[in-house]
Amino acid sequence: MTTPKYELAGATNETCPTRHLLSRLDGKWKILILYHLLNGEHRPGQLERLIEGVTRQVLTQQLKELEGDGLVEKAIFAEMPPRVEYRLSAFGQRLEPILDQLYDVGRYYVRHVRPRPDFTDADCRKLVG
Amino acid sequence: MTTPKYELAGATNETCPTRHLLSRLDGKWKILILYHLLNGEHRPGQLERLIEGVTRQVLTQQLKELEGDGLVEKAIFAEMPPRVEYRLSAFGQRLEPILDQLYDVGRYYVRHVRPRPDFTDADCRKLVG
DNA sequence: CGGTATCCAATCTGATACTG
DNA sequence: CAGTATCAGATTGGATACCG
Repeated sequence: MTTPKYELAGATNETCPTRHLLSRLDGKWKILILYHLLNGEHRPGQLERLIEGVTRQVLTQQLKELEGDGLVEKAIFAEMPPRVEYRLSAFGQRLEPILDQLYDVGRYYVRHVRPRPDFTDADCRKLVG
Repeated sequence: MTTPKYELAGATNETCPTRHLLSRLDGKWKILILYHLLNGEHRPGQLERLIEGVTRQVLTQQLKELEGDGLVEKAIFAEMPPRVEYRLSAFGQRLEPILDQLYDVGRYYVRHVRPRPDFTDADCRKLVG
């Protein structure tokens, strides 16, 4: 520890932007929700069918949290029957490069650091073409 | 949703590299620990003093988890009295760009998306000079 | 179809005291 | 100085049933 790169003198755990942002992504299904919304807007029923294992209650709750935190926007169309759609907010779209980087490093991790054969290329895969 | 960018067909929540990696950072003090170790190796007592609010028990536990997950390495020097040091592993060092990006976007978030005046520039600040 | 209420089990973290 | 054991409180997410 010669020349410190990070000034952490007043760093309390409660006022750390990194932790604060990560806490907004904390939730068992939020990452997967965001990946789906990166593909475009979705209706709740779609997400419930696409995300294997999630219950409606928790899906609703996590969407509401994402909306309240300004990562996701909800649109209600006054049709008959009414229609609901969720999409990424402008800020939510700013998360894409981070999610991509997390995915790349995460894949490296499960391959070379703590190998897990059950992780395949099909998992949360980003289309390259 | 015209041309999907992410192939999520087989995406179960359990085999998502992003979530897997993030789960390794999950822990109330791990981010702050990593920031400190980005500055160089530290002894447990140092970290306990630097990280305001952490108890020795939880600090020990989170360091052990970080070590078991391959993000941090522990060195025990057979001196008298014995000395313990923690430092980032090679993979842990690969997290630096992600932590930087998370910090930048997080700071934007607390400033412009969900403003929080209690977050100041002093928090987890990266030295620019 | 979309959202909610209630109950419950698992997990995480803080407090405290103890070991080497 | 470094690490551990035990207990209690809070939070999280799952199961189920119900409302508009």
